[in-house]
Amino acid sequence: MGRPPCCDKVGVKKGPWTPEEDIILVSYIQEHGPGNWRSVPTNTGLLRCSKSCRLRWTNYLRPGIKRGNFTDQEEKMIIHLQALLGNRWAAIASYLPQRTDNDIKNYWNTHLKKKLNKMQTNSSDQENLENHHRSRGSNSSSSSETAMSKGKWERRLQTDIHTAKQALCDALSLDNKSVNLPELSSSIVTNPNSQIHQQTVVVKSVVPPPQTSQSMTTYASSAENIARLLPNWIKKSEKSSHTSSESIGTTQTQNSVKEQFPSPSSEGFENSLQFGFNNSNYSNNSDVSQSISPETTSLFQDESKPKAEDVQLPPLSFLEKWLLDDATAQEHEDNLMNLAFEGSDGMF
DNA sequence: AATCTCGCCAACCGCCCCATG
DNA sequence: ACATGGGGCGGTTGGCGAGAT
Repeated sequence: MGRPPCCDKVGVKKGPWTPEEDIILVSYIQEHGPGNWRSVPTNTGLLRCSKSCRLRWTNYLRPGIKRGNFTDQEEKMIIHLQALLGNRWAAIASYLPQRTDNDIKNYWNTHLKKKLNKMQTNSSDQENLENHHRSRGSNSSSSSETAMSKGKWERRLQTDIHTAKQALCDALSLDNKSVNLPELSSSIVTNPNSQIHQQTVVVKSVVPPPQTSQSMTTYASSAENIARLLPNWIKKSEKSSHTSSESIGTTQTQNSVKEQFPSPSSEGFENSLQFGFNNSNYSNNSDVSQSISPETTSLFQDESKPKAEDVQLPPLSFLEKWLLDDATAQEHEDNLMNLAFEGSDGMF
């Protein structure tokens, strides 16, 4: 006997969200905070299932979401973290707090996978070529081929291990520069058995947001998310107030609004909104949230992200031990590592 | 100009985990 | 210990826009 759907299929709206729905949802969450999704449709009158509301919030309306092109560093981090964690997008996303797991997943599927495939094809082509030359030159028997392939397999295995290690190292070092990975590096150094609470506290102390002008321009407050939304909604309404119920593509909505309001601060507009977000509305009674600055709070608290960190803790503590134990040995292997990484470096 | 193809991405689906009674 | 339900996660899909023909 399967589980019943999370909500009645009858009368539940599907498809793209309209700005009106977004506003209803956001203002509800503003008032009550995210969570208890099941009650959202009933309390707001939205004809959406609770899951849909949650997804809409976490993937689009949630404060602090960065949209648009991925930077090289983000790309590298994703590749490395994917090598480490596999397709655990939520875990990967927890190291890129401004990106949603859905975004990362999409980016991986549409861009990075192809990129890596291409890379792999190129390298295997080259390998085949080399093998061809070798076999011609040495009149190779099947046994020698087997021996060679075994050696190659071992090398590859070793390379994979090195790659994973290097990925973690790279991720850590990347983070120190500009990406929000401090919780990992800090916890590794100071807190081998880090718990989520401790990690989050570290986040608080290091993350204080955006270091670069770029990240300043991409930081989005919750109000700004709505600010992005509203102008177009208004514009749209002006254009076709009679067709206000039409479902419009939100991607286009946001893009066009972004062009209209390139500055993240759109403060004038925000101020003119009646959606003045009070971050305290997002506060729950957790210690962590109370100790975090408002900006950080708006970014991390009460949402799914921290839980994702929880998920990845075991592998990280394992990896950290691995790293630390092997730190010295690694030095001697760096040359080998570099060889293994030359291929991937060329990609960037 | 019209049609076709492809890529992107928001959203959905179904499974799983975990909290609660 | 078990059943149930809510929420989270990853895979997949469908619609739309852009570029190619």
